[in-house]
Amino acid sequence: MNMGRPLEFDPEQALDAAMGVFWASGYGATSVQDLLEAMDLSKSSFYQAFGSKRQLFERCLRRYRENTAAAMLDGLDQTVSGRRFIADMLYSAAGEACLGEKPRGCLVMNTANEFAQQDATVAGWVAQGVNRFTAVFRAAVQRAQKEGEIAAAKDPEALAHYLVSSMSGLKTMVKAGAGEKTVRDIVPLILSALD
Amino acid sequence: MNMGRPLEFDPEQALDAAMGVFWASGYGATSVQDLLEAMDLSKSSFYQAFGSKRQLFERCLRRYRENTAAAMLDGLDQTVSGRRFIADMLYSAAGEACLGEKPRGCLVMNTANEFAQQDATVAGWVAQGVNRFTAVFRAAVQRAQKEGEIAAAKDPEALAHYLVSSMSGLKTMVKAGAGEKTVRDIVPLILSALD
DNA sequence: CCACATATGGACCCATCGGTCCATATGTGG
DNA sequence: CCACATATGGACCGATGGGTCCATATGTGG
Repeated sequence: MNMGRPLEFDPEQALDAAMGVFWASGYGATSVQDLLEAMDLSKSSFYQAFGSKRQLFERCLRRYRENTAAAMLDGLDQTVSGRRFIADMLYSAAGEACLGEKPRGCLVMNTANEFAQQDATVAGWVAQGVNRFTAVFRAAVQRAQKEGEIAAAKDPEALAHYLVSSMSGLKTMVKAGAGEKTVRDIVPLILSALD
Repeated sequence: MNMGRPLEFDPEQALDAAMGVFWASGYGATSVQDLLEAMDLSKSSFYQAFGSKRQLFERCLRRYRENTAAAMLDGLDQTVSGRRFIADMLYSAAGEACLGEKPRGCLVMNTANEFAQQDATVAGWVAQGVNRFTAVFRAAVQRAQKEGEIAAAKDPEALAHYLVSSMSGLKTMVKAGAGEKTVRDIVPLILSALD
C-alpha cells in the first residue's frame, strides 16, 4: 500500500549530513538554511520529512548516541585488552588536536554544554547519552579487571564516570586550542588513576 | 576637562551583569535585549558605552579571566597547602551539582566549546584564559611539591594541564546532569594522579 | 546663563530566523 | 490511463536578530 511519489533523497544520508552540521556548530548556531544545504533538500521536503529543526536535532542526537556507542562496543570487542581500549580512546581524543579539521568534540557533551540543564527534554537526551558512554567504559573496566590490568577492588561504575569526565575534559582542551603535545601528555596522567 | 552629561550607571556593575548573562547562556544564545535588561540600560547607552555585543563579550571574558585567576591566586595564598587547594577547587566544581541554580561551568571553557577554533580572535582570548588557569595550577603544584605532598619528579606544567582538563571535564559532567554523588566520587580519582 | 559635550529614549532599518502554504510535479495502485 | 497520494519548489509570514539615527534631556566649563 505504498502510495504516492517516492522520496528523492536517502533519509539516513540526510540525517548523517544534518548530524555533521549540528556536531560541528551546535544547535543554536546551525540555521535551517545550513541544514538544507548540507542535506541537499528543499525547505518543503525538510519540514515534510523531519517536522522541525528541533525534532531533527533529537533524531541526530539519538543517532549519534547509538552509532557512537555501537562503534565503541565494536572497538572494545576487537581490541587486545580492556585497558588498551581505554588508552586508545583517550589518545584518539587527544589526536583531534593535530588533525587539520576543526575539533568537534562529542555531540552529546557539546549539547550538555550548550543547553546546561536549561531544557528538561534536552537534558534527558543528554543523560541517556552519558549513560550509554558510561556503560561502555564500565564494560571496558570490568574486562580489564578480569584481565588483571585494573585492581578488582576498584568500583567500575566510578571509574567509568571518571573516564567519561576525563574524555570530555580532554576534548574541551583540544577545542580550547591546546597543542598536540600538551594534550597527549595529559593522557598518561588520566590513565594513572587506573593503577 | 570632563565635559558633558555624566553616566547614569556604573560601568563595572553593568559589566558584571553582562558577564553573568554570557556565563549562564553563552554568547550566541544571549540577545542584546537580554543584556539590556540585565544591565538596565537603554540601547543607546549600551552601544555608546560598549560598542557592540562582540566588544562587550570580549570585555566580559577578559574580566572573568582576570577576576577568576586573581581569586584563585588569593585562595592559594590563604589555604593550608597546595594539595589542599587543588582538592578544594575540584570539590567546589563538583559542588555545583547540588546547588539549586543551573550550573554555569567556566566562562572561558564554555566559550572554547561554543566557538571551538572557528574564530581565530576568540580562540586567542580563550587560549589566554587557559594559560592563566594553567599558571595558577602550576603554582599550586609547585607549592605542593615544596611541601612534599607531590613528588618533586613530576612535571608541574603537565600536571597543571591535567588539572585544567579535569576541572573542565568535571564541570561538563555537572552540566550533563550527573548527580552530586557521582561527580564527587570522581574527584578522588582525579587527585590520585598526583600521587 | 550660555555654549557645548555627552547621555538617553525610542523610532527605525534590513537581514535572518524558524516555519507555513499552495501550486505543481511525479510517482503509485486499480 | 485515471485517481490519488505524496514530494517538491518557491513565495510568503511574523518575530527577532544586531545595529543606527535623531531628537531631546541633562549635565559641564567658561
